[in-house]
Amino acid sequence: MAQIRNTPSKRFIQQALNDAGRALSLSEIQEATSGICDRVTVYRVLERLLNEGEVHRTVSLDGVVHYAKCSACETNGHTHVHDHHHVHFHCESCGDVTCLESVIPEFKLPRKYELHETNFMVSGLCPGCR
Amino acid sequence: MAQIRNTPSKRFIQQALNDAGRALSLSEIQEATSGICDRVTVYRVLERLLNEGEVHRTVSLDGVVHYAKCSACETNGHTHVHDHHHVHFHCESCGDVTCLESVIPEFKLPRKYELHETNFMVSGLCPGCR
DNA sequence: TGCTTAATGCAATTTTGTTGCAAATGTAAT
DNA sequence: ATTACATTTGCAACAAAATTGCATTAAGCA
Ligand SMILES: [Mn+2]
Ligand SMILES: [Mn+2]
Ligand SMILES: [Zn+2]
Ligand SMILES: [Zn+2]
Repeated sequence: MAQIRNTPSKRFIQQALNDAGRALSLSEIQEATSGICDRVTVYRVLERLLNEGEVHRTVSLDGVVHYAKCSACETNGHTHVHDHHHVHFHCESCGDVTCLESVIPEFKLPRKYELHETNFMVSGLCPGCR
Repeated sequence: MAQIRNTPSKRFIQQALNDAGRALSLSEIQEATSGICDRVTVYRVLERLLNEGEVHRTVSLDGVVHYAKCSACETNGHTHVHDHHHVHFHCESCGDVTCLESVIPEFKLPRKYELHETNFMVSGLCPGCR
């Protein structure tokens, strides 16, 4: 299987996601890395981080893709399957997307549906903007 | 206020969404309408249908935008605010996106978050593909 | 210190979405 | 039926976002 390498671009992006404490939009990441690495590299690094289970992706209703380090990952050393069934909140005012790790919706799929992943995105006003 | 017109393009797209009985991706709609109307018109018609409350939009985790006629709308004559808090199922095998109208997740946001819209997308295997 | 192969940069290309404007057409009034 | 008028459309141009190929670089290991 493919070996995983630790490169400056990867470190930088991971750091940014760590520091942010919220989900960053692709364009935010592009901006943050401008001068650091190429635009294409950002796409590729994020793709890799997804596969490695370091980050997860969530899409807001307006179609903007966000990436976040799932805080639940911090405890374990990874390459395990982890679920991201928590809610993501998209503030319509400030635009911030936050992982609400503790908010796990309850629902029941009809018989014979097999659940793998979820993307729960809710939008409205965050505490700061209300 | 602006008057609403019933045009062939609009009728066609609405019909397609009706007949499908599931959410159609933008590209599916583009294909279906190829020869019928221009690419730009599709964007504009869908935009209008959204505003008129005839359809709703949902985005799958892979970022693909889908449009669906919400079956709950059929009873009423519209221009009411309606919520689409139901779950959408995205089959990883056949790619179909379906509105699960009856599946409304239960969850509780932390204090001071104000909820407006939701986009609940879950993926896995649909009954047909399991 | 080399060797292997993953990762990067860069240019080119493709895909996706937007805008401006003239022409066409749906609808309601005459 | 004809007219009037705002809405809708097509088309071309533009802009933005994402993907691909390939030569070059460099991470990690022996
Ligand atoms: Mn995680
Ligand atoms: Mn509806
Ligand atoms: Zn906010
Ligand atoms: Zn299926």
